[in-house]
Amino acid sequence: MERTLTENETAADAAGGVDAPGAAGGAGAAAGGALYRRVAADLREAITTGAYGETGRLPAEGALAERYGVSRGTVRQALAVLRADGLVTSRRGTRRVVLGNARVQSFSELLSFTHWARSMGEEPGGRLESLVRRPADAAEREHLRLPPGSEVYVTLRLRTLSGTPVMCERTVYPPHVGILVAQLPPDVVSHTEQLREHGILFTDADHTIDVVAANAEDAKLLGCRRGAPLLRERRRTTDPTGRPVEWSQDRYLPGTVAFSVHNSLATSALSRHARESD
Amino acid sequence: MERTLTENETAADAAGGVDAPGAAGGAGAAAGGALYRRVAADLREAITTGAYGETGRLPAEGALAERYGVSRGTVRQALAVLRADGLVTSRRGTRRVVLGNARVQSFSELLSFTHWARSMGEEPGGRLESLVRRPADAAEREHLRLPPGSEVYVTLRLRTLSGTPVMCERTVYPPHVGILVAQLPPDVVSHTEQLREHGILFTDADHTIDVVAANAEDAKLLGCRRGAPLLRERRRTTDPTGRPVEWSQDRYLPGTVAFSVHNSLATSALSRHARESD
DNA sequence: GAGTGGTCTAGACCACACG
DNA sequence: GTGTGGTCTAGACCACTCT
Repeated sequence: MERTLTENETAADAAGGVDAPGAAGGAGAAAGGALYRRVAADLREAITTGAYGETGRLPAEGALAERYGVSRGTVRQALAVLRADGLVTSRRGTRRVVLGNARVQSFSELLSFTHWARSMGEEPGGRLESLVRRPADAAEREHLRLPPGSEVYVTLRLRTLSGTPVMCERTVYPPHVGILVAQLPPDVVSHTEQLREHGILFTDADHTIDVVAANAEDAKLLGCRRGAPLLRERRRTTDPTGRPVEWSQDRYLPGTVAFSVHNSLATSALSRHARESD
Repeated sequence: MERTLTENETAADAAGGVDAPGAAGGAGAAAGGALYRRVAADLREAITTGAYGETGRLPAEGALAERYGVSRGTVRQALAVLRADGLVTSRRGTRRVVLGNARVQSFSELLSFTHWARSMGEEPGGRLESLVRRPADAAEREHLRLPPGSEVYVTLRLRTLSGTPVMCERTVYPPHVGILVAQLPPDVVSHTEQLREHGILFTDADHTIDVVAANAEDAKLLGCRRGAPLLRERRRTTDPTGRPVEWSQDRYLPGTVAFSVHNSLATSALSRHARESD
């Protein structure tokens, strides 16, 4: 039973018509990107739609390979994606089992407050409180891998959802990014989007999550008391080259957000630390 | 230039002598597990030791394949592990680049307070405050995938590091696990370890991290004021079958822990949510 | 013993980065 | 243009689960 992958889709999950792998061997990709991504997208939809039940078993790899008209290796590549997302299990000897309806966010929704807000149907807002250029301190040089004597651009922004303040964001940019940020109009909603259009790409990020007490500035901006608890997310983002492009610290009012992570024996991107490594 | 993988190692990172893939084709594994894991472990050490510099480039896949006497596919499998850990980049057209010294924790260190404490050289402590068996409420049945009318076992434990209280842990177990927990001596340090010896395996986990205010019970146990902020981690863990084995809620005193996550365009296990999904 | 996923090999072509 | 990683194929054997 051959199955044709459906057309269309937003972006990374795109799918293009597939009839046969064409002249074999080749990339096979035509419209929607890699073949395995289209297979993964199709399976993801089938799973979240409940086609295999809440805790059902998937067809065998061989069966899927035949259904989609691809090799077993390609099917495995597709399934690896779903497994990393925590959607299915995988163990030797038995069919894969549906784990849950993991709602995974795209990378850009994670990095961009604006994308995130819009994906929830909320109206994102932002006000630039300050932007300064100054010499980087030791910690900043460390995080951004800058040589001694480097300067950085530092922004402070208040972020709102539908008008309500929820987070304040302090971001340190290396010179080659900061110079672009400094040229943006002060009322730009999404810095991330603008930077992307200027060729600054975000591909990897390290996040650290903990609790801190609001300082005087936080309190003033967010409208809470000094010393009130805030959920803090610190993040270092790098471009495809591995060069740091951002070192940011976000402080959320309690009750406005929660962070979710999935991991498994095979894939563990999460860790727990004792003290502040600042 | 052929390179022999070094012997031994703790467990999952183990390495065994390799001369040639033996009769080819086969699993090739003899002592330390899969071939690609041994290659990954060797490369991991080389990288964290600084053999390629802080931001250096790795040899090409083909070169590594020759060095280790394996196929390119196996090398790629090894590199995929390192990439998921955030240790190296990977983009078409150029060599991989060292990203950072990501200190990744093993899965068990993440799930077990005891393992975690010991890996830091601290002395873990635990006191069982209560253990009750009662009918599961709707939320608990949902998380543990239990049918109506099921019972659950609920534990409350205070956790200490070197004698200092840092966290209180409320765990809900499904019947088949709870019945084992109930039989453990009240002074057992690690429930996780004991359960593993009884054949209960942990392979997948979903974590949600946010901030909550201490209730009366938290305050009494942790020695803080009522309403004081706590870092909360909720976690649903499943076994290889996909069956939930634990639904836990840990509340940490501020300043005692931080959680770190790595993600990338290719691998995103992290997400950010608006409200409590409880 | 049959079925299924895990691992490994060998070869191929393509897309992209960089000189 | 050359080198590099990304994708795909085809075939093989092994380890494990389950009946």
